[in-house]
Amino acid sequence: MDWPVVNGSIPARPGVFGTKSGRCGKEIQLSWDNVCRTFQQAYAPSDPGGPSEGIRETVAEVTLKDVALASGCSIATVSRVLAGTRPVGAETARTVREAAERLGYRPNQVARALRSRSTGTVGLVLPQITNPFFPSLVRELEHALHAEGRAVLLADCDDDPVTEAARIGVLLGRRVDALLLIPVDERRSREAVASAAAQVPLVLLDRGCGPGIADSVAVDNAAGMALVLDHLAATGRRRPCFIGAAGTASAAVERRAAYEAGAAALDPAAPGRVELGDFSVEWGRAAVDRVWPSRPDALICANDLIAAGALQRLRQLGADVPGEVAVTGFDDIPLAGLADPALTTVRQPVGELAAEAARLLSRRPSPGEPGPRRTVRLAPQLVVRASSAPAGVPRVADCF
Amino acid sequence: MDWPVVNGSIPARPGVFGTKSGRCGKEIQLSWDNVCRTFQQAYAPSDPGGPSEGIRETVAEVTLKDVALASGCSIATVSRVLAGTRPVGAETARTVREAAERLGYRPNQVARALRSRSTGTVGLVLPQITNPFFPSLVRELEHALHAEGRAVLLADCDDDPVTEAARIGVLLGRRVDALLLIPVDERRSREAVASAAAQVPLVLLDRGCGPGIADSVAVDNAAGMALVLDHLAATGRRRPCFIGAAGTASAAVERRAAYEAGAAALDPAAPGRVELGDFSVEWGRAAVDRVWPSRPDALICANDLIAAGALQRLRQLGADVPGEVAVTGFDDIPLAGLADPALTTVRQPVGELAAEAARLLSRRPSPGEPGPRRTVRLAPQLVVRASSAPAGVPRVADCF
DNA sequence: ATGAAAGCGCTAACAA
DNA sequence: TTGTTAGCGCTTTCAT
Repeated sequence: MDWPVVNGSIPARPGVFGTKSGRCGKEIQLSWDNVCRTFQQAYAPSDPGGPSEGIRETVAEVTLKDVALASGCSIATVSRVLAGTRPVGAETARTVREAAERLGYRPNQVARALRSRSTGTVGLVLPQITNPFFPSLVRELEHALHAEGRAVLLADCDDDPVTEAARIGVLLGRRVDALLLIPVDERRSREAVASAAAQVPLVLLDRGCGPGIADSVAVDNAAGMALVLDHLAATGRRRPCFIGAAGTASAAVERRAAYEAGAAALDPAAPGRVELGDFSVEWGRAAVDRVWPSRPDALICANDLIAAGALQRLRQLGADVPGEVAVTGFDDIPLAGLADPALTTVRQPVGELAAEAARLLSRRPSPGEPGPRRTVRLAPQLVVRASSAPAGVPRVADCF
Repeated sequence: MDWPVVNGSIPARPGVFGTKSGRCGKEIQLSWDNVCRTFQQAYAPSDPGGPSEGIRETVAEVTLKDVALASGCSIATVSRVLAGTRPVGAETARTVREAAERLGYRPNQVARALRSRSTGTVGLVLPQITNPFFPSLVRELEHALHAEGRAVLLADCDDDPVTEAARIGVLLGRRVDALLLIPVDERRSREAVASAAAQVPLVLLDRGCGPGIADSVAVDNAAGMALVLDHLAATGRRRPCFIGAAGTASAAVERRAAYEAGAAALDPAAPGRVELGDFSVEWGRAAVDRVWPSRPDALICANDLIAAGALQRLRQLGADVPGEVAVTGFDDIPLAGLADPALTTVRQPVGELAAEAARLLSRRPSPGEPGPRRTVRLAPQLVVRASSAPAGVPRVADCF
């Protein structure tokens, strides 16, 4: 028998099976139940003329019921075998798995989510994926989460707190199990973040959002700055200047504070030499115009973009980097290794940040009883490249 | 009345309402039904001692049923009002919307998806988010899709076809309505892509994957190359050399073919001057070592990364760009504007690519009857920067 | 225009 | 260990 003959009405012959080549091209056994569903779906909703050719190409989704029918046991048992939730007889398990394999069964995660009240989905909300620091972080997060069977719903906020709040709402409506969030703004994100944190486990990444709002994972900015200062001191720099970012963002505040705290070791006047703008290449260029006349021997930039701008402008001004002045960045974005001279910078432990964030998510099962907020700070690493080589040492081409 | 007194058993008093301040801090009316669910959830599953303090902080999810109870009409009516699927009395509609608002109702997208067989979710599968061309594309896609109420499930394949196939499987299990896919490899991705395309609408982006597999959207590589060649010809370059990528990827093949077809206009021998490696900075550096001895006056690189490497090596060799030799890229990644000299390149119409991809997705409702595959090619734009300025013209600093 | 009722595919009580 | 029975929250016939 090849295919049951049906003419406009759905036959009811339980137990009878049709044979058909499925989507993988291999012959599979269909439960009569599935045959009927295929039939119905081929009709619905706008196909009044009877089953189209399509019916012969399409098989209705294979469900637990099909597997149960095919393996001769109950739906519940099949569920238990496939979801591995409860002990099941070895023989039964084998039969079930075999049937599932043969039919090409794929659990419907939507149904599973509805019933179990867990989507296995994490929302990832970030200010702007085009910020060059984020892609590597996103990559690590994606891998960490997929490794534990969770999928990632991505939301890009366009650097706008209003959009951010809206995206958070959308993700909550889709019932993400948890949120991973890089807040757009220390203050203006707070309300939406706090409200979300009350509903699902939420971990703040990279940037803070006020105290006590949610768990957070970030690099130890102070330690990073200390690495830079130590390095510059060791290579004989004595007139450093900090080019940072204004505002309340944690990276901006902490890096500046660490500079001010540590720079006195190089020069008593150093902590006062601070210029604040934003985290952009343009600001890096502009800042050089402001500080270069006073001939600092090191420009400590709050991130790599600022440093890239600074390098660019210094070259235009004919300054010798690192001969006359060293330049350092923060983050170690891909651009850093490509700049000329290659940029000395502080590498964020992106993989560990992601792993730690994933770990925090799993360990916060009860939103009703939040417990104390946890803050994790991870140690960064100094990457020394040509832009801070001691004066007089020949420059080494750095690899990407 | 403040809160029903309950002592270890669930009371059943339909129609009675509790009052409570919800998660937004505002006072909301709770249906008795919701009160009971809150109670049950506070117990379950591992809370034998009775309702914890948590019960006073948490409100069970507000459902259609609550809204129906509160507005005095049936669940079906509420659904129709809120989903806007069918005409509903103006007065009823108002009452319902008001109740929904008051209770802070948020439709459960999971339940909706299960019932309506549409998750409103699109899978975005890409080779590596860290490839600097992708973030801006991802950004545009995210915005285009969110604008039509769809959410994005992100999958990063680590440039591995096996991972790619696995990710596609995961997304299909999560019942994405459609897939947006940048294939890892022209050939090795084909099987998984074809199989996926048979199950859901699928649009290939940026790269092809063999003919007839799926709809696709990409930049017109030939047109882009033509723009470059015209520009170089117009600025007097006569000894161009192409630095491209080997392999079957569409970008590699098409850009090279376009060069070979168009370069003869500059120099009859030009089409033969082709070096092939991969799309990396390292290859750009290496390629310069191979071609520089023959003193070309233009290096036409197949993408910006190659061009960045070429610029770097040329500077190390002391070559004058653009005086002695012009360098061009392709894609216009952020790095291009930051290179020194800033890189002349071909900008991909990222926003339009995203819009077009989203459009194709919506217009493919029946996977049963695929119809002919559609291929969309979008026109790129030449961005002239310092790296190809005519020899002798003073260099202009380019902004980021 | 509205309501009652039947599921979507699955998991989780509760029995047996 | 296994089966039976209820739903998860929603949309969608089918009546009214």
